[in-house]
Amino acid sequence: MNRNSEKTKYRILKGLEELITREGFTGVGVNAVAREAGVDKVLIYRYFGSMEGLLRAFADEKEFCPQVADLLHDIPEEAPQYEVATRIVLEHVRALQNSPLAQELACWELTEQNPLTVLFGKEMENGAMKALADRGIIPDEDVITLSVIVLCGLQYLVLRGRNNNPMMDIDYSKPETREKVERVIATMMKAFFKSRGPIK
Amino acid sequence: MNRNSEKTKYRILKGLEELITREGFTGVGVNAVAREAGVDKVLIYRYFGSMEGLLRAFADEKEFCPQVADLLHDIPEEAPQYEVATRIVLEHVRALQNSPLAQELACWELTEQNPLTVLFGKEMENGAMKALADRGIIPDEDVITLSVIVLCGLQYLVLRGRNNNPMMDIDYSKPETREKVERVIATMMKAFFKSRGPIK
DNA sequence: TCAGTATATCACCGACAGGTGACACCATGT
DNA sequence: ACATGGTGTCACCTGTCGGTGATATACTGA
Repeated sequence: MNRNSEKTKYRILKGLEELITREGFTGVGVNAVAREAGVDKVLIYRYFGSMEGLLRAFADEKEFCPQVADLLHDIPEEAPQYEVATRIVLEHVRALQNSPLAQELACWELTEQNPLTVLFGKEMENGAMKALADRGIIPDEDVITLSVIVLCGLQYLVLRGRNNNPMMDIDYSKPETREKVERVIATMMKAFFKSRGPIK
Repeated sequence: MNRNSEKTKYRILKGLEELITREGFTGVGVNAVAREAGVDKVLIYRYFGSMEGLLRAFADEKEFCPQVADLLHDIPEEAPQYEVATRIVLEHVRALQNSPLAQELACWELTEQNPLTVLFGKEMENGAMKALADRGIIPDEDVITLSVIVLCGLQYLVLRGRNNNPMMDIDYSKPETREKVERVIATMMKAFFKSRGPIK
């Protein structure tokens, strides 16, 4: 065919991404990836050793977590912590919502352990914290706990929504619902901070 | 073998449950179920028509959602709403934590649509609301929204924890972590209610 | 030009998947 | 005794899976 190993590797990696995005992780396999990439499957073994190796390579090459910090540029430096925390959570979820690939990986992570899901999980975990650290904020434990719970909750709702399966009519993909949810979370966050002493 | 169709059907259903619980939903298939049940696979087709039919029958027969209402007997009638809401959420999660089958189905639901996952989803959705209705409580929209988000968040943490994959060290299976989480949620719920007017 | 190497193709293997048809068994009622 | 119908067993089909060995094709340097 094209007799260019770099290009072939790229096509394989792209094929994997395409396949996960379109068919979901259950459809991933050596044969399917090779078919999708328009490449003989033996090349997957040659260049990546095995399916595991391919997943590892894919995880290494790809950046799953959005640079949340970039999305917070419009928040003034002196904004109260609860506002920053709220925004980080919401932006994170927004990013997930815009990435079918990330959604699929999040589901995959709940189901199976492999190089890709493990690395994806780690990256997801660190993403939000980095955003905070970049602003010089060291939130206390309770704030982290609450933020993580809310973040996970919204994440779960997004994942459920993929199958038009909204929980209690909370279809996060509908703008008006999202606005309501965001309002509730903002209110709650503020109230939570207030209840723990004067807001800083 | 035992020449008793009812018993055979039961064995097949049990085999399915056993298989999902032990191997996860990715291992489910006609051959695997038949093997697990110690039965010829042709009987699955005879008695349930297809794999889909078997899943449907399984969903119909099984009660996934715990009777949360029963778990609230120790809450006094005059307890404030935020306490009831908090308890319902926590008991719900507790139930999920104690049921590997339910955990697996929750993951399956995020991945695929089939009679079983759809019915499971619906049941899960209604469970918590029924508990509230049984107490004559009609919570307003915002309370529902917040409760669902928190519930989903904890659910997500439980599912992640299955693979020893705690998010931000929030390993919900560790008692001390769970206590902390429950305390944070209780505090938050109370604060949220307070911020919206005098507590009823 | 030609040998050597990197690259790609093809054919094949055993294992297992979902699915079906033919048959053996056994408990009935007649 | 015998036919009937519910029940269980077996063999077999086609397709796909992960994985591998042999071979063809194109590029490269001497």
